[in-house]
Amino acid sequence: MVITRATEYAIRTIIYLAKQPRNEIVLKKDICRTQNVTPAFLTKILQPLIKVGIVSSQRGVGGGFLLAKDPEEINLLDILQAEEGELNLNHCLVDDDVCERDKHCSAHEVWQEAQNEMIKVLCRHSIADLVKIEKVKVESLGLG
Amino acid sequence: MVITRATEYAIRTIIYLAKQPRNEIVLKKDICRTQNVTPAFLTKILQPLIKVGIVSSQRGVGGGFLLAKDPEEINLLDILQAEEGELNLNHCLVDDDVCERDKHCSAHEVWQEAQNEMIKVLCRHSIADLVKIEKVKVESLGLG
DNA sequence: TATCAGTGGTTATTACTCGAGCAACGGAAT
DNA sequence: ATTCCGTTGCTCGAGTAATAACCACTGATA
Repeated sequence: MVITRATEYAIRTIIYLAKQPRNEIVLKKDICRTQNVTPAFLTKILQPLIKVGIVSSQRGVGGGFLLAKDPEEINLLDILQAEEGELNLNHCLVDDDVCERDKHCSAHEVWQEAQNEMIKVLCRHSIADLVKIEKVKVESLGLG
Repeated sequence: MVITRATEYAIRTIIYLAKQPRNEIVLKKDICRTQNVTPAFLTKILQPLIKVGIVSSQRGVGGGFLLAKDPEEINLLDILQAEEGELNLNHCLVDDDVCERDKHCSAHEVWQEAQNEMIKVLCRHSIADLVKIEKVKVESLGLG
């Protein structure tokens, strides 16, 4: 299992924020209520997203959270790496010096290739895309 | 980090076995010495491979391990899944009922796509391929 | 301007699970 | 009896998931 709960909640949260009118500040408790996360945990999850500039926050009365970037400019890899750090299939991919077997280990290249393919997919889909897909899904549910 | 040490040692071991003359029985301690694994840990690692029929074993004097399948017929996904169980990027991919959000969760499809791409790569390379690649690597090291 | 309620920010702690490895004993083959 | 592998259970450490206590900022208002 690669994706943690934190990453999953983070993605839900960002999609939720992306659905709000642009520049509208959203309360933490509203995110919690709609996305089924506890406030304490959501606090922890949002901090890395703020650090990398995906979300911005406003303290004090009337404060809350909002997207700091255009949904077109955010992809799933950005969020995953903000929450979990660099994505690495195997420790020998962390950097070229970690594994002294690199020189003759043939599996190394396969891990690298698999990781690259995975990253390509995660980069290909922006949050804006996902919001569109959700709208279509919700509509088709309404019809069915 | 998706790949565990057990999987990595398992792959090393299988490549080692594949390099031996066909049907030659190899002692556990020879595997340990050449692949830098402790006997106790290797014991644990080999059992799942035996269970799924990749490796077979022989007890008693003159016993040991050998490949039960043609190296052409073994790929990295086989080994990985023998050691770690079904590969799943996220818990919502385990089966369609786990995540009650499936119906409207757009990320689900991205995880599925990323996982499929990864699996494709892991299936594409047989142990026989890896052995060939290692030979080439070793030769080029000898020249350098 | 002092203050207070409403907000997010930071840090520490807990419980739990899983990866990694070890060791002791059991069972089969010769 | 000896030489092998097989099974089981254990420990230790790291990482996930979540909680809680306390801190810092903002803005309204007394």
